Amino acid sequence: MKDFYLEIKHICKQTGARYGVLHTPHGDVEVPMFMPVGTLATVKTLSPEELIGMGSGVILANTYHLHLRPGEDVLSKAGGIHKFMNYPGPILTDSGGFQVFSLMDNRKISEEGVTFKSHLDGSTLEFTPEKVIAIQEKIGADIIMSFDECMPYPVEYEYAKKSVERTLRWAQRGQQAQLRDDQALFGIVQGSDFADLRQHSAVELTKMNFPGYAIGGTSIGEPKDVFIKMIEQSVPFLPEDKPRYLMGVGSIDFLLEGISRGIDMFDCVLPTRIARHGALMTSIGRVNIRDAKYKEDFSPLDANCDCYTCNHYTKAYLRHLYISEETFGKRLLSIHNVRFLISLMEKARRAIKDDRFGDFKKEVYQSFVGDKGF
RNA sequence: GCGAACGUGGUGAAGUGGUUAACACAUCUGGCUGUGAACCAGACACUCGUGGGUUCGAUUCCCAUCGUUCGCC
Repeated sequence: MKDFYLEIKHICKQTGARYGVLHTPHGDVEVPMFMPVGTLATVKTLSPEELIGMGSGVILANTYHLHLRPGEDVLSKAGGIHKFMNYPGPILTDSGGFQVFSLMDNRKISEEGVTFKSHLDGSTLEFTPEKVIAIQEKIGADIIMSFDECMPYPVEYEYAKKSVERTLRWAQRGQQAQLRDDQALFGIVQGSDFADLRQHSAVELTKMNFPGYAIGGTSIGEPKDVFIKMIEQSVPFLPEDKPRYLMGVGSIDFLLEGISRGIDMFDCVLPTRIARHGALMTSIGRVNIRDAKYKEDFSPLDANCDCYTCNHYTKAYLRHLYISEETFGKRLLSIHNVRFLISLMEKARRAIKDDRFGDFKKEVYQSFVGDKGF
């Protein structure tokens, strides 16, 4: 599809980090980029205006959850997800592959697809690669994802091998089922932490010539060295000129490690979820706003942050709102965390352009106080 | 003044003649990674109003005392 392509503008001379512009039907966005997650067509507590104001590019929504409610026909009748939720920028829908992992107790996998038992009413839902594409075409995002199996970690080699092969067949089936030509369908590399499987997965997907590639099956509880291994086992076998999307990554260290290894896109619920639970990402590391030590701390959350929350409110006030379970507190904390990661990406892009991403990464780590990093 | 009931952690409260005194809330502390998550986990009463007695052993039984509440003059 002609409206969708990655323009790589610079590759950092210190690392493999890439700076570029991703062209989409809903505008151009710079990479590396962090994509906030709005599973049910809303990034929890935040308005589209706020997101755009924070510099957000792509946001995510979820096929499985939107299929359950309100149903893709509603999205279709609304004129697509952009109109439905009033988000003017690019949107990506995840395929439901992550739910194959997260809803493991309520699903069965076969060659044909996955049978879920709805977590809402217990009804049976058949997800096939073809159906998942059809749903995503009705939802109408700019980027859609192949249906895959996100495997748990660790898994037996034999199982991983079977799963990877099946996910490859699903990718092909999904691609063949695609009718619309204005949505970029991404393939997803799997293979757990097995080098040959990751390579095989990446090589075979590349042969199918997708407009973009994702690396899945990471950040599901594996140790950091395994996480890095999974990236390094995948990236070298993906085409240079296509966007690379590392799924489910949102902690500061994982983001930086991903960028330095040539990843362009990341998504994660982490900033929004932990914000609602009172945890904040700051330039000096993690802050748990509920801690008693902030009761009379009238300084901003992060002196180095330019977000609305840090510009207008104190830790003491934010703590008060959190302890009192006020909705406004969850909004202010979400605003901070999302802006923090978007801002981190802006700084990362600057560093890449200046050929000093390696130094930048070190500086970020060094600014963490104690072991309170992410 | 008389009668009755009750006195258990910050709060509301279970409970038993015998190992670590429920539970909830509050408080404190962690965790959360393609959202089944405004969620989950852990900590928190050297002690059951006070004094004495019975008993091998009392928060639990008895007496006294203080306090609270209710009822009656």
